[in-house]
Amino acid sequence: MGFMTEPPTSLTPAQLGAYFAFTEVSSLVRHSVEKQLRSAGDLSYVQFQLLARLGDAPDGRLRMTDLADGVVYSRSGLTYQAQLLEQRGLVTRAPSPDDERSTVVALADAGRAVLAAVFPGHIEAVHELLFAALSDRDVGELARILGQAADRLRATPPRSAAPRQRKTP
Amino acid sequence: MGFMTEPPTSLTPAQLGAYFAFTEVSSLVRHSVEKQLRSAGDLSYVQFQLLARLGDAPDGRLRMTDLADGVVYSRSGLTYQAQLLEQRGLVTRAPSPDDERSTVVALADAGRAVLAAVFPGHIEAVHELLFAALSDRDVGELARILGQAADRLRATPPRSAAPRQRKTP
DNA sequence: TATTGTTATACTCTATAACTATA
DNA sequence: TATAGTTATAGAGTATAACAATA
Repeated sequence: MGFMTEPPTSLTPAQLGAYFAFTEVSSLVRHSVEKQLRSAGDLSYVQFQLLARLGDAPDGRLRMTDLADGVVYSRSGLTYQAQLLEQRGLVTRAPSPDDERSTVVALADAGRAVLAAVFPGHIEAVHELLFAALSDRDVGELARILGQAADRLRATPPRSAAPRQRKTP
Repeated sequence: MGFMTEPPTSLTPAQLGAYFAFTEVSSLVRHSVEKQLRSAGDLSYVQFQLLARLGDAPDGRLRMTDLADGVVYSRSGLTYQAQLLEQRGLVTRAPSPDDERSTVVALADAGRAVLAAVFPGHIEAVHELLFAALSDRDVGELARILGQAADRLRATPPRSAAPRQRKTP
């Protein structure tokens, strides 16, 4: 171990093991969850995340930019997904009264219904794929450890939402 | 906690916390690593995984089917990626002497070179995104816990490589 | 001038099904 | 007949850049 924070040129065996297990689990969880969401509610994973985020928000409403955070990495990508969700009647979009530049996305009743239809299977899949093999104590440890990593990622923006490019005249 | 393995209808708070942290970290790590691989070696994440898998294999050779495992979820997807890698000269493909139906993919020197070019930045990114916030002890715990989950996923195939469909005449 | 969001466009990737060839 | 891989094709998703409108 170095004693400061110079970029390391290799990973320790434990780090390698953790990284491999992490990628293996996350890729399988992601793939299985995507299939479940598609079959239970005809949702892509991104669409599910957007709906879930709205479901957590007060009044089920968020500005486009706030909705995007951490889910989608380009503005046009969000517009695209929001259009799909709106066409299906799962969300509504309306200009914000506060700031006329903003669009406020609101979870519609049909959107809540789809979330409700999809949740049980989602939870079951996550339990089966991630938690079935873990003791309660290990789940707590996992939450604590990954929480630390997540906190740091949030504090040290590796730029989730890429800032707008300057013109290249 | 139920005392058997009936499918649960909800997650405990600790499980929810672990799941959210897990998805948050894995999505950010994935996105950042993809950008790094693209800029350092013009590789997609899937292509990197395929090359890395070949790099780990004895003689740097694998049958298509073995190469696919856990990385790609359709045969045609693997053929597509293998073609791209072959066009760039990073791998070679040849029919297997043992079984003439099989194609053996071999890592070419150029492929090893790209892996070498990409590794340092990859390791640095993983360190920065995942391990910088964790103590050595926590890294060990993470490896142990996720290793358990991975073992179970391997033992309980949620069908990574979907079996071939029957004809619908 | 900076910010919010949309549009146009091109591209990458994936999946399904049909097909070939070998076991 | 079953398995290994390829091909054809179609669709979903993403990113870049140009654009309009508001702050």
